[in-house]
Amino acid sequence: MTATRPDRQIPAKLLDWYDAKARALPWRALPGEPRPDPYRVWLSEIMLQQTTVAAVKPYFADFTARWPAVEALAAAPEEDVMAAWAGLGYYSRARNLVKAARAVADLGGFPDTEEGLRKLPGVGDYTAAAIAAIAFGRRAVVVDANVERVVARLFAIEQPLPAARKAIREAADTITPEERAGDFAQAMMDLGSRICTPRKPNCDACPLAGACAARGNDPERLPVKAPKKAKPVRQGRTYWIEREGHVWLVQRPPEGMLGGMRALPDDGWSARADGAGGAPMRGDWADAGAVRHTFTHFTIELTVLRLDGAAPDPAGDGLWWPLEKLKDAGLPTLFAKAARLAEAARERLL
DNA sequence: TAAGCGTGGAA
DNA sequence: TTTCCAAGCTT
Repeated sequence: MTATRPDRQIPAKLLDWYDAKARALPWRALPGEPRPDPYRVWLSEIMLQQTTVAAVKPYFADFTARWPAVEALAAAPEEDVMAAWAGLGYYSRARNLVKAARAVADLGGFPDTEEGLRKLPGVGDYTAAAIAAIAFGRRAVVVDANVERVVARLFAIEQPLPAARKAIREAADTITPEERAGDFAQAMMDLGSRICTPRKPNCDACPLAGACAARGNDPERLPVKAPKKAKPVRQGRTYWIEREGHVWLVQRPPEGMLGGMRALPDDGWSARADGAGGAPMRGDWADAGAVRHTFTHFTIELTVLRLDGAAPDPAGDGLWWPLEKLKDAGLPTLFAKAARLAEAARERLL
C-alpha cells in the first residue's frame, strides 16, 4: 500500500473543462444548477448500466412521463414495467427496478449515503457511488469503465483487468475532490466517452494531457484486458401460433435468459444447449425463415415456424394477444425479430 | 473470480 | 461482415 497525497491539479483542470464543455443530458444538472431529483438520477444510472446514452434517452423520456416519481413506479404492475423496458436489454434491471422502487417508497425516500443506496437491488458499488455524489453531493469514488480507462492511462497502470481494479480505485481516490464529486465523476465519464476513448484517443484535446503518464507511450493499449472467449452458435426454434387475429404468447421464467419477459413459445434453447423440446401443439407448421441474434455470450440461430387457425389452445400457460397491439406486448428484440419474420411470412403463405 | 446476462452503434 | 464494447450487477 502506497501512501497517497491528494492531487489538486487534476480535478481543478477537469472541472474547468467540464464547466465549459459538459454535455446537456435529460437526467443531468449542468454546473451551477441545483442537484437533480434522486429518482431521475437513480433511474438514469440503472438504465445506463452497460448501455449507451443514445439507447437510454427514449426509454428515460417514456419512463419519467409514465412514472414521474418513485412512488408511481412503486405502484406500477411489474408486468407494465417489464414491457416498457423491452428492447433495452439486461432485463434483471427491470425486475430489480420495481423491487428497489417499492423499497424506496417504503423507506419514504432514497437513502442518501453509499451504504444505504448499496442495499437497493440492482445498485452495486458504481451506482451507489454515482447517486451519492450526483444526487446528494457526497464525496464518493465513482469508478465505471470510462473512469477505469482514464485512470489506467493517467497513472500508466500496466496490470491487466480485472486484477487492476484495486489499483485503479486507489488512484481514482487520490484525484477525487471533496467538493463537486458529482461533477467530477460526470466529467471523468464525459472525458472517457468523448476524448479518452477506447480507440484513437484525442490527446490533443485532453485537459489532463499534461498530467498523463501514458501520454506519448501509446495510451490506447491501456487498460490491458484479457482476450475474449469465442461465442458458441446455438440452434433453436420458436413458434408463431395465430388464430383469429391473435397470437399465442407465453411468459418466460423469472430467472435466466430474457427472464420474466413475454415471448413466443420455443423449444428450450439456451446458452448451453440447442433446443430439444417439441412444438407446443401438433399441426401443419410452415417455415417462416430464421433470425440470427447475438447475445453477450452466445449466438442463436432461431428458426421461426408458424401455424394458422390453431385449435384447441396450445399446451401450457399463455395468452392470445391481439395482433394489432403486438407492439405493446413488450417482446425482447430476439422475439420482436421473429415476430416480424412470421408476419411477413403470412402474406407469402396464405 | 468467473460466468451469466441484451442490445445497437461505431469502426 | 465482424469485432468491440457502453454510466455493471448478481451469484
